[in-house]
Amino acid sequence: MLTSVDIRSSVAVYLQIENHVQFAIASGKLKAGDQLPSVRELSERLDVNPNTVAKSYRDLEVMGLLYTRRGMGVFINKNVESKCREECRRRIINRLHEVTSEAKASGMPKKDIAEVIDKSFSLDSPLYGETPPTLLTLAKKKKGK
Amino acid sequence: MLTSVDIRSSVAVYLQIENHVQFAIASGKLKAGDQLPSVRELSERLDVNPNTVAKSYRDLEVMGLLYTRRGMGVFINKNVESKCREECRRRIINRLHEVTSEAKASGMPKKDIAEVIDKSFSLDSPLYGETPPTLLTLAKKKKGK
DNA sequence: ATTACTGTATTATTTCCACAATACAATCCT
DNA sequence: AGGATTGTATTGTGGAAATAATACAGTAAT
Repeated sequence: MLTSVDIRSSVAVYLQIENHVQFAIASGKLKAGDQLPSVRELSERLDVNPNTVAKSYRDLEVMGLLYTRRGMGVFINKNVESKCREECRRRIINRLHEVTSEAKASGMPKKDIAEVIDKSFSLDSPLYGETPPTLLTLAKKKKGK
Repeated sequence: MLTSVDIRSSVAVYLQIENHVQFAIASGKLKAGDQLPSVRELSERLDVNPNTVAKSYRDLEVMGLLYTRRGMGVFINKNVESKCREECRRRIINRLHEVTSEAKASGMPKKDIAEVIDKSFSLDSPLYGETPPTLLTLAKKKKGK
């Protein structure tokens, strides 16, 4: 449910929010019709300016991932899950490739890389805390559920 | 030898330069006593402002990786190779861990990750071009060599 | 109608990064 | 001494991101 944002990160806050929503859709934690937290609510929760959240929502709407209704809120669009999944997968593969190339260039043996992957993959907690898993407790499931 | 810098990258130019130098030291391409390109020369080569290069050099000096002599240039310090190696390794492992956690959270099977690693590791070119391998043709080896 | 929520828009300010143009200081070479 | 190179310092400009404060505009519940 996106309870925090990394101010010190080099990636802009509004982008962190956008990525987070895309990821939540891709992993099925946000589904068509679900309502996102309001601009004001999320901005308070993240201790971030409302304008910043608004910008993220506006961008995501332009991408076609959600729609907004004045006075009502913002909601996830239909048929965007597979699109987000592909996008997320593409980005992850790119980053994996990037890091691996660097690791290789720095002389790190493949074995070491595999070792890190193994350990990371078997861990429960993402160590960092909040790259992907958040924003969800604030989102409301569709309908009366 | 750092012939280019990625303007569009989200990481600041001065940080790209710093990382580049650290990496070059870590991988043994820059050794104690080697002279780095002058502020002006590198700034021209990268088509970047001299102040930007100066900032990088100043930061690296604060880190203890190099020393500067007015009128002479900037030079790599002694006994910094292992320090840079550890630092680079630590950063790479962090990023590997981060990406792997995300991949896992997004439902990507470990097998797919291993596949990407395999492919990336066997490739010759880093695809991206210039994260690590540069800055070196401009650096002068110590002494008369 | 009123109230309380929604998103939207505007303007001003701040911070960081980078650029630009100089000037200054130390060193080396001849 | 003079010239060319080095790094250093200063001041101003500009853009991007985020803040802050405020106002406006729909929707829903009462």
